[in-house]
Amino acid sequence: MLAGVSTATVSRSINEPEKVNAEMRKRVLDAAAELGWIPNAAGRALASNRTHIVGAIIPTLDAEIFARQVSAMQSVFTRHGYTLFLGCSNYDPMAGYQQVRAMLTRGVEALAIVGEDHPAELFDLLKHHRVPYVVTYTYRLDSPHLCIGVDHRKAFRTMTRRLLEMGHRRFAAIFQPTESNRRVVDRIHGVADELGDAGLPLPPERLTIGPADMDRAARDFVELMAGRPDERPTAVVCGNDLLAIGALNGARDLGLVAGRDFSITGFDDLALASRIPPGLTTQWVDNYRIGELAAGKLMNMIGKSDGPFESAELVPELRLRGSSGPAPSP
Amino acid sequence: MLAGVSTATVSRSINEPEKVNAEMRKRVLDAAAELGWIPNAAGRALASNRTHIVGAIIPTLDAEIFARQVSAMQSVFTRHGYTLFLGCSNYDPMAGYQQVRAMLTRGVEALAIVGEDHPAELFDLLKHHRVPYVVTYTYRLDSPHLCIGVDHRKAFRTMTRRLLEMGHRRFAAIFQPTESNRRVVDRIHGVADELGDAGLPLPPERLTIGPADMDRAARDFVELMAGRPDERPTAVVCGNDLLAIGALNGARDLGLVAGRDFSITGFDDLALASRIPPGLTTQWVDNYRIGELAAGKLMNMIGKSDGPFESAELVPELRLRGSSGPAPSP
DNA sequence: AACGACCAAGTAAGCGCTTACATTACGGTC
DNA sequence: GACCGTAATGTAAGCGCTTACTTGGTCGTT
Repeated sequence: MLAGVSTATVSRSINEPEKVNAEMRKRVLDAAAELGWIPNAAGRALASNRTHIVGAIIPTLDAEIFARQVSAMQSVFTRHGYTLFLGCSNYDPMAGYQQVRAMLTRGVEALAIVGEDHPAELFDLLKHHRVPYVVTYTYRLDSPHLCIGVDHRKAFRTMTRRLLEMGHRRFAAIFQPTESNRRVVDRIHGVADELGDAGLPLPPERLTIGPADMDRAARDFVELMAGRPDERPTAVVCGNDLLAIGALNGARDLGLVAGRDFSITGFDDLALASRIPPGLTTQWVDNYRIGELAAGKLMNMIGKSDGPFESAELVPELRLRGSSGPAPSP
Repeated sequence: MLAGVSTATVSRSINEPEKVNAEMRKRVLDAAAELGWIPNAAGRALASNRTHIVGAIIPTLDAEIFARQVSAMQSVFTRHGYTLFLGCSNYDPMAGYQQVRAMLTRGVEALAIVGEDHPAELFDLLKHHRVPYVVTYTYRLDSPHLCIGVDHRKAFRTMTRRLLEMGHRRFAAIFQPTESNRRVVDRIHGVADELGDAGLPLPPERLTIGPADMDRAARDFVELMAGRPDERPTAVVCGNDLLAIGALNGARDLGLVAGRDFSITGFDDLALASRIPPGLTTQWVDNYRIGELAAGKLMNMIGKSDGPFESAELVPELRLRGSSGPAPSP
């Protein structure tokens, strides 16, 4: 080496600076800078059996909720000297599995994955390779995994209850696809359960499921609202804000005013939700916090195979806005 | 090994299947599956001097335009057997530099980076380590880098010209911060240049710059529109859709109708742009294509140090909607 | 002055792969 | 049947680090 030292000293200067003479260390660092030398992570990983990589698997980057979780994790990991490896499953269970394999190949030391709806082999793989992981965004009491997230069923029960308390009796719902997305299933169950407890049905023709796309929500809304005013739904629960905003567009075309003629609710509290008139009633989830908690937990889990590590439930914040109001009198 | 073969054969079964007996190969793969063995990328990287990793650096995940580029790149890279390493600079030049260092440590074979506004050392580092890279989103003829993106100056000249053609003479502009973001500077210059060519000024008090946040845009809009109707601006060019939508909210509070009382334009064509009444005039950039082109180019560049490799200019698509119209008669 | 404790730096093995080269087996050619 | 070409597999070195162990120098103690 240019500094005339052994490789061991170089290694120590970087990894255990306290074990090396300050002046020596400076010489090494200067030489490294002069040569433009950058350590090779592969060599390091091989020798130390530590990669300082952690993985995260999310459905898609096109959703601000997941992007926020990723941002949060990245900042925590960076602070701990870890690098984030990101994979998107695009809601395809096999893609998720392949991503996990790829991550194991890369030697991730821990992994965060959105949701529980993944093939059992995926989790088996993680267990077999002793990679600690957490499931994010979802929280279920009887989940076999360590969860950091929201009880979606409960959240939608709460929302439905509020609408019931406002006097609504005829409900409809507009939801996104349920495949490989138990959260959506849970949300629908939440609505149905709460209505059931109130002795009200949610007839199949009042529940539409389709692409999470504003135009489709608008069309479905128009269809749901066909019929005599004293028979059509007065409350429409949507699977997320995007659908609710789409439905509001449909309402505009119909000349119906949200909050007066009918009530509508979303989920997520996107930036728009509060800005679109008359303001969308929705639930906000602190996804940044989820990311922070998940990353923090993973950092704790690395190395310490014991535990116990506990799931964390985040309760969404109900944000009542103009789009919901008392049921119109008949 | 369980299959009773040498490590060389295992390696060949995976990397050069044609060089190995089909039956042998099957035995190896079966044994690997049974043992739950997964190759170790660090060992492979060290031995072969190939990591099959490429990096991408974007300002933030919170913007759908970058998220889209990343999605596209990821799908191209995956198809080629490469893995994407993502870094976010949060518009902080030094963070970007650190990310690049981290990526070199990880052995990225190529790198995509959004924009040119990065410290010279960053690009020096890449050159010194012979890592091919492309700059995305931005395109400038006299850029020293390989660019795949948009000429932002030209785009905003075009937009401004359309407004001039519609008869507008009093302009205002609402923009996001210009620090470490030459694209914004270019956009502002585009507006100013075109107005200059038409003999019109863009006085400093008619140009507001601040956080890219809807509420602030709304406030700025209200302020810009203070004054007598025959003196206030009739056309407001916004730095992006978010600001334009914010400004539209401000207009609503003022009782002004976009497209009739004034014209307003954005940039990006976010999902909302077409859905918010009366529809936002804006420019759409095919960011997915940018990602695909960038990734494709990088895949070509790896290994082939020669070239020549050419920049690619993507021309945004002007989307005229209800928010712009002829200048109101005085 | 001799000894041991201690700190700083060097030595060398080995992490899990790839790959150049060596070996073996087999079939075709004259 | 001796020879050679070819295909399939094995052998072993070495990629750039980390780390247990070794060495050597410096003090403080008796």
